Amino acid sequence: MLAAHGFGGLTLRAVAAELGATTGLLTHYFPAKRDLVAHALELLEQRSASRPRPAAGVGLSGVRAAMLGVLPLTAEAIDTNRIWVSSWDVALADPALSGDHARRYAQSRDKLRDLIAAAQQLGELPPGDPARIAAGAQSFVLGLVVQALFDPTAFPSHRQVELLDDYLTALASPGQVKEPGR
Amino acid sequence: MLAAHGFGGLTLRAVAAELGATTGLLTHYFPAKRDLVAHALELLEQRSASRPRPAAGVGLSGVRAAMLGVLPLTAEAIDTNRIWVSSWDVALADPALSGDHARRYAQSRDKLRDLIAAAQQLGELPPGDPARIAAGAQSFVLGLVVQALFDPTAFPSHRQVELLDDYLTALASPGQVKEPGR
DNA sequence: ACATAACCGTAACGCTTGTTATGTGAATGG
DNA sequence: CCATTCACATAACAAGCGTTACGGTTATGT
Repeated sequence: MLAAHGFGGLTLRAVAAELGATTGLLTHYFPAKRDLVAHALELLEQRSASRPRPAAGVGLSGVRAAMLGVLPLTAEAIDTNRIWVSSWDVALADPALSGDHARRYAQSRDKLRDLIAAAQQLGELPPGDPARIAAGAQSFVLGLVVQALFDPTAFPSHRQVELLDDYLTALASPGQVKEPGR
Repeated sequence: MLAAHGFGGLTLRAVAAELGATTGLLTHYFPAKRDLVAHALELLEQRSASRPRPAAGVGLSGVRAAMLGVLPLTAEAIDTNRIWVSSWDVALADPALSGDHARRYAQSRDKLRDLIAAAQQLGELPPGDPARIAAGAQSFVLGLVVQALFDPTAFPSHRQVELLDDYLTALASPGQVKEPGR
């Protein structure tokens, strides 16, 4: 329901109806709607975190698995990502929620950074600041999610995987480390 | 005002007040709110398109300029991107608006594709399907926008440019063209 | 067992929303 | 020069919103 109507069309009554309760229950646990939204995001976060990781592995394949785990490749992942993208509207309008999101993505980058560092030690990725590489990789995945959600025809599952592998291939090939021409 | 409250907090009266008119004017020109929103997005699109391009240039620097033009590097670009990201919520909930977005991003990819193809002919980029490379590049930029909006501290202007140059450097270095190990 | 608090449904409140109806002055055109 | 349409303000409308008040039930502690 959140996946279909987004956070913009979220009402207390709709939430209450969906879980077979009333607005009285909601206001009892959440003083205001903002708190309900914040809770929904936390819930979504931990649901995303406990997604069935597709055999993580180590090294570059671990990085690949982590990035694959984000993409909207399944119906469930599509719903989750729709809710996630939808939340950016309400989050941008509320500094507190915005800060939560910043923290979440920073944490996600850190996990990716560790995986990248591990891949570097295995020699599967060229040297370079792993945090910086992680920031780039997460940008890529996030943007791919957005495009895939809006244009599922142009970005079917195999295309998304294809593009991800393109990216990883480019990452793995050692480019010159120094400043490119401006 | 849209930049601050997003599309979720958009009301006819607020729009009317902002341009010194009343709801009567709005309903006269737009049968329903959906049409007002659609018009706002078209307006934003052509405003983004006619942004002062920073000396486009040809080849790889043209690609770089096009991608730089999207990033939230200035206060104005931050506002524009906030509105843009905010629109994703209402767009995902409305198939018609969703289709408009898909078309917009497809068009943007096409422009990028042409620039990339030109860079390839100059030998500044290795061969490979330019449309595919463009899809990857736009994913990267889009995701970088999102992260920069939520965490401006971690993604100041110079960091964004840095990351973009990292990406372009990786693009420019010829990786093996064939399938990477899965 | 009894007082107290937690739990939660019911219903109302005030407000804002998108939309519609109506009025009025300006423009238009035959 | 008058009839008609256009452009827009004003105002009202019903619906839906988040929030609050209150009542009854259930649990909890003493």
